[in-house]
Amino acid sequence: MLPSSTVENYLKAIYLGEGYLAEGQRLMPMGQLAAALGVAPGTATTMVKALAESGLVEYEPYNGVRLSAAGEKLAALVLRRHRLIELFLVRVMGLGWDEVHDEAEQLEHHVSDRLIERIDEMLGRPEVDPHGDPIPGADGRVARHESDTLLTCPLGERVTVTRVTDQEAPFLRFIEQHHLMPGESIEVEARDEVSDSVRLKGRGNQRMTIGMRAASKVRVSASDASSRG
Amino acid sequence: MLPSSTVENYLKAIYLGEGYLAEGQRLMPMGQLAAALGVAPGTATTMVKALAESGLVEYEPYNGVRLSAAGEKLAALVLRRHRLIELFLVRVMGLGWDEVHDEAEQLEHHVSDRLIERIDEMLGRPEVDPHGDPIPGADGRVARHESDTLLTCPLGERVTVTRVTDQEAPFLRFIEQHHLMPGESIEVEARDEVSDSVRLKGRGNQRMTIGMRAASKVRVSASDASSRG
DNA sequence: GACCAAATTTTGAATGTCCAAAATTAAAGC
DNA sequence: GCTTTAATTTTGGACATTCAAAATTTGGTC
Ligand SMILES: [Mn+2]
Ligand SMILES: [Mn+2]
Ligand SMILES: [Mn+2]
Ligand SMILES: [Mn+2]
Repeated sequence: MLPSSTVENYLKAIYLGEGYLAEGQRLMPMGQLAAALGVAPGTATTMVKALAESGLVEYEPYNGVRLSAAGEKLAALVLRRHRLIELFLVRVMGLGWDEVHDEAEQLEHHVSDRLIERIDEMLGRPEVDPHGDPIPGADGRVARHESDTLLTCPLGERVTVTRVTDQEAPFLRFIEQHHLMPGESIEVEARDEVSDSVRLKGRGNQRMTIGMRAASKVRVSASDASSRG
Repeated sequence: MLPSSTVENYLKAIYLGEGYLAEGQRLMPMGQLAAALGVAPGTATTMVKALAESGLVEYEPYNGVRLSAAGEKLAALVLRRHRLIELFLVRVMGLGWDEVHDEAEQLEHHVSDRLIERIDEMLGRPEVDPHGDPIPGADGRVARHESDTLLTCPLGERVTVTRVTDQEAPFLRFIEQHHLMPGESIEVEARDEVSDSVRLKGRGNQRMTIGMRAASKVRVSASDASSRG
């Protein structure tokens, strides 16, 4: 029995449920899962019990849910399809990076392995999608490397945007318009808790100030002198 | 309520149910519909009653089913997506014409209008798919022109293959290997009822003999002297 | 230790899709 | 006109997914 779209969406939501890093101890609360999927809490409970039956998750009543090894692999493969499709839509089909997420959300469940392999090949085995999110390999493995956000990176140093962790179209358009897309080199000049804002020096030393909530969604890494001029 | 994949498949099956040409009188028998969709007869009956409820088909118990105007338009749009996707997979993704049907069978239900428009544009508003099947317009209209098959075309005259009306991969591979794909110029030398076979002169005047059943699946039109050298 | 609020689970029910097997109808032959 | 047969519909039930509302559990708070 191959998994339905619904099952794939549940697994993906659990996989993406916050950090979920190293230690396999963290449980995703049912309420958070239900919210992520836009279903009633009771629906999530019923579904998760079924997923536990089929060995895709471990479920601790009143506590939360966690992916099993099998579930994690499946989730990673769905994510792989999602991100390859996004990149394909941007690079080959010429769609905007702000309009590919919804399309990929559907297609991720319906493209064959054959076609995904072809897409992967055509794109040159890419490692990240248009938003900088890493693309899991065909084996389900992901290269997770730590990175700062605009809230945590050092002040006064050039950094390179690596990832934008919010798929909302208006936010993505904002990022694009202000030249904060992955690959751009920028610098955090100052942060101010009181005004809840971060001041940036962007492309062409253009100054801009954004809120901390927005700043937390832009990930960066130290601008290695060797990369870019 | 946008139609489910199931509904779209039912409408498409009825649309494709044999000739279905001009006069809107023909009804598709329920048994044939059930067989086309691979479901039990009772399932088709139940479903068709629901489709009649929503005004997509007209249903005459014990007699059969026919598309309403609304149903026909919807079916044509599904077919449009199907055929554009097939052509896209062949031309852009480099898949074989024998392996795109199944993929399109899924994707036809899940690509957005936006993406289909982009595909149509990228392909230069094509009129036929890789098998020579006409692609309905965005308004649902199809250019239906009459054509012969290898069983009905004149003997001893050059004709051009326009269409292959069987999606089975082995058959398509046979056609490809024998250079009988759409665009090829060939000639029917003889037909023999007793041996149930048709003798052809193909590319490079290569002779071959195929069965009448197979011959009926290859459509041709008179080789206009102006087309091809 | 009783009590409250929030999170979670349970219950009862709906929808869409499907099947197998029984019942019915239509068509054809005699 | 009856009978046989093939096609079709009905019946009863399954499964996946969903919801709203009621019941329960949990983690604090006094
Ligand atoms: Mn999805
Ligand atoms: Mn992405
Ligand atoms: Mn289909
Ligand atoms: Mn085709």
